[in-house]
Amino acid sequence: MIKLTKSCEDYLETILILQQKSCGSVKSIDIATHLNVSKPAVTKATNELKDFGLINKDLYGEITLTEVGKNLAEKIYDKHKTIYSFLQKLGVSEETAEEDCCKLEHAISEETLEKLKEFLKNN
Amino acid sequence: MIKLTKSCEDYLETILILQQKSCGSVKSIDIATHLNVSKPAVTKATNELKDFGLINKDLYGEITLTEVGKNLAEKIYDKHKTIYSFLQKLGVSEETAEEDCCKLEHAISEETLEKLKEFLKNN
DNA sequence: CCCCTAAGTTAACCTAGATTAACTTCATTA
DNA sequence: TAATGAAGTTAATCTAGGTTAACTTAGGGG
Repeated sequence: MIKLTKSCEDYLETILILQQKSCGSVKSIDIATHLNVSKPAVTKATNELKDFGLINKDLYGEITLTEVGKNLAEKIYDKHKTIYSFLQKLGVSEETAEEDCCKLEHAISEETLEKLKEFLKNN
Repeated sequence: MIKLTKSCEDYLETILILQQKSCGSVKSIDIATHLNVSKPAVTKATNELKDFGLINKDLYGEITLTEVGKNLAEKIYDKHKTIYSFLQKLGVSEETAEEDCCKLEHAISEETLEKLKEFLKNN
C-alpha cells in the first residue's frame, strides 16, 4: 500500500469530495479554495499526485482520480467519516468534530480505526 | 495559553518524563536518545524552549522545567495518558495504543479531550 | 601530566510544504 | 477585434525540523 504524507492525503481527499459535488472533474482553483492554500501549492501537489499515478490532469486543467487514486481517496474519506461519527457519539460539537477529524484522520492507525468501527456498531 | 508546535510538545513532554525518572535534571543526550533524534536537533529545540521561558539550561548542560514549562508539560502528558486509557478501553493493543497516542495527542482539541474523560468516567 | 572520550554546540545543508511575484494562455465581452 | 481577467505554471524565497561534519570543552585513566 502506498504511504502518503498528510498533505497528499488532504489533497486526494479534497479531490474526491469536489468530484462528488461537481459530478465530474475538478479544477485546480477549487482545490486551492477548499484547502485555503495558494495556486502554486496546488500545482506542486497535483504534479506529485500525478507522478504517483493517483490522478490525471488533462490539457484543459481538469483533474480526475485514477482507479488507484479513487480507492485510496475513498479509504481516507471513510476514515474521516468514521472518526466524525465517533466524535459526534461522544458528544463533541459539530464544528470541533469536523476540525479534529481533519487532523486525527492522518494520525490514527488501521487497528484503532477498526476498533472505532466496532464501537460504533455496538453503541 | 502558549501554542507550541508538535515538535516542541514532544520535547517538553520528554523532558518531563525523563525528569520524573531521574528524580531531577535532564541531560541533552538523554532527550536525543529518547526521541531518537540527533544531538544538534536537541540543541536547537531546547534553545527554543528556553527562549519561550519553558525550560532552563545551566552551565553544566542540565535542563530543568520552569514552572510554566512544567504546567504545560503536565498538560500534554495528561492528554497522552487520557488518550492511552481510552484506546485501551477500546481494545487497541498496547503497542499500537502507545504509537497512536504520540500522534493523536498533538491533534486533539480540548473539547474532545474533555469528552474522552467523561467517557472514561462513565464506562 | 597528557590524552582520550563523551557531551554539547556551530555551521552548512536537506526536505516538505508553503508563499509572493511574474509570466502565459485562454475565453469572454465591450 | 482588441482588451481584460481568471486559471495555471514557474521561479525565487521562507520556515520548520531535521541531518552530518567539525569544533570545543570538561573529566577520568594511564
